[in-house]
Amino acid sequence: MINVTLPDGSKREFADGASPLDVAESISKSLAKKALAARVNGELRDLKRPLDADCAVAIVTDKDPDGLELIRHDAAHVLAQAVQALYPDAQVTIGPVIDDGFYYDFARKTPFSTDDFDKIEAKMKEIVDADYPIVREVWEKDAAIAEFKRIGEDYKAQIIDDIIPPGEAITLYRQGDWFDLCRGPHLPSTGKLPKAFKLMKMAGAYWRGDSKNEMLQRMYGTAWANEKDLKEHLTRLEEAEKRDHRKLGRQLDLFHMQEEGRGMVFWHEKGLTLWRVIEAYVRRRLEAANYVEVRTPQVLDRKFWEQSGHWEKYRENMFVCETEEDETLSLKPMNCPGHVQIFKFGQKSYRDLPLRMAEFGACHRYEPSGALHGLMRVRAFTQDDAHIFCREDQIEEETANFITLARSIHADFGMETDHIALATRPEKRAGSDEFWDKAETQMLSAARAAGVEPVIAEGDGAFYAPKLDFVIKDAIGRTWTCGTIQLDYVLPERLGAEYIAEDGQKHRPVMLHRAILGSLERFIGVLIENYAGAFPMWLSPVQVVVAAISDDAAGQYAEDVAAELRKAGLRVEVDRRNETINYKVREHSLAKVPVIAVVGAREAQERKLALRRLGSNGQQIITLDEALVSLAEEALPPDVKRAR
RNA sequence: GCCGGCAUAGCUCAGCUGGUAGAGCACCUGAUUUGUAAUCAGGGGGUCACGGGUUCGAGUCCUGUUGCCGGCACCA
Repeated sequence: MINVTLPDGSKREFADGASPLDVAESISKSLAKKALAARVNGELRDLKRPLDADCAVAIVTDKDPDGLELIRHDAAHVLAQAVQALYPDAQVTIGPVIDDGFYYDFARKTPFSTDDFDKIEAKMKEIVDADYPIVREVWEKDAAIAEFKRIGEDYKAQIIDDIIPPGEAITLYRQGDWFDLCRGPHLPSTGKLPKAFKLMKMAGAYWRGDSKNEMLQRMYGTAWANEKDLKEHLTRLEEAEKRDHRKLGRQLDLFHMQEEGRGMVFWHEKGLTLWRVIEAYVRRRLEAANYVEVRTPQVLDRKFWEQSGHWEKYRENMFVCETEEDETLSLKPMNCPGHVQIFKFGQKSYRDLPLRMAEFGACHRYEPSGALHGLMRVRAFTQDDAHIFCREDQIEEETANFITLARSIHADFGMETDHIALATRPEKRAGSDEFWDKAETQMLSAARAAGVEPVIAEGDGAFYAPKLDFVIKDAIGRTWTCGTIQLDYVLPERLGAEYIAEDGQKHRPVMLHRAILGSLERFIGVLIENYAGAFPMWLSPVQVVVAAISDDAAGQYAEDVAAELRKAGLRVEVDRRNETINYKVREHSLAKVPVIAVVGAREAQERKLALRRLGSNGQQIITLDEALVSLAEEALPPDVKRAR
């Protein structure tokens, strides 16, 4: 007999060999029908896999996050089965679950096209209708390799060979005449897979994520518990597309890019206004946090980059030019070496530390063409860079303070950090294990001191030290690093930075590289998508449009109002065009101007404004004097507002 | 950089199996002077990304290049 404890704490007895399905059936027929898998002592297992001892059992249905993951995982298997049924020359490789869906990588000479999707989806539905039982089988490693080789699945054979320790058994899952290597668990049969799936896109992907390997064809799909969830997801994607910063950048006349300057941005007046507001805000915050601001040369001699080590490692990513006098120069790809030169100028004492040196530094990197992406990844960008020169015992406090500052700034922009990643020692690295142990511990405890629990990004650190990255999501869920802090012992050494300590001797400072926005470009890109272009008042390039109902009756008054508002510090435009007020309201609403001040004969008469807020269709009639005070207050940057 | 897709007016897009370009918006001109999301009429505007080829004839077919889009790899 097996004693089973259910999630509500009740216990039931079952005969030996009973499975979670029997447990579900004993509870109710409908639960058994809805059951997809089970958690046995916390471990996710197949519904029909017999229980081996007394245990706790929780039935998993499609209401569970676990259930959804099973659905997606099975959808990947059904996809692979369908593809191989239709295209026997395609080999299977891997097919994991991802956010909102799954993908499967196939190896096949002929490219797949999205035109094949209808056919494949239809086949998938056939497989669901056929309701093949999904059966778990345990195989010897060598037998499994032989079997996959026999049927021509070289990639699978290689996976088993590489990842399974010798002698260990593996599991295969069989559905109909098709089977795949899989840890499981799976649904009890293909009929349990809801038909709420859809193939989304084709893409190339390197075998095992290594660009030295051949490229496979990746098919992305999405899968949900029901048709309604699928539809909602597709609607969400459509909505997200409207927030795309590249689209809004054009619509709102913020910036543009063109062929002759790949990865370079032409900032239009409105975009630059946004830029300057952001820059001014960050500058105030840095000043308040005791940073000093500097500016270093844009182009420097090759020798300088050789000394810093960049020439050797990143030559192919640098913009290099030659002069008539046979000098080789490079546009700076980063600001750090320049800052070290300022640090080295004259003598520094321990009393000068920590020295926080900031620069809105324009950097150029020749990024691989395929990496370019709107404002998010460009070749010319401006970092809100700073380097903190400090003693080793100041690292933790400086890091913690930085995290607090960065979080406060992100919060002022209404940005939600997806997570903070602690990137740890990479395979190729400088420094001893003791160094890395210490450095990683320092970063971690600094993060915790600032009230943050970082997500560990194994092996993602720079070669010289670990780093903490602030990761933010864009409209469609892609993640971007906005903000970082990196520990560096190497550059001060290479470039010979030193200070005089209390003992009168020369010592090497530690350098903390840090950025809060990352780059102005990327940050603005993320900002546009976060707000869908409808910026809060303080960021909005145009804060108020004064729209005259008729030029004869209120044109001059509109100009007067605008002049007053500008005097109060607001960014204002006047619209006296010979158009209906409906037309003007529509146009400025589409331009996402936060406040439209409508003025007609009545307002001109009474020195009033009819204010209309973006997103509401009511109006608020107030006197010009009241408006001057309240709008000016409303337009204050958050830090200035707090200081009042 | 790699795999796949796409490229027509300022923008969004139509243009079937090849027969020498079209709409809406925007722009310009005129009329209208307007009360909270599109006033009416008229007009101008395109080497169909660029180069080569097939053809009597190419926006349409083939090919090369460039750029963009979606991923992968990269991101000091």
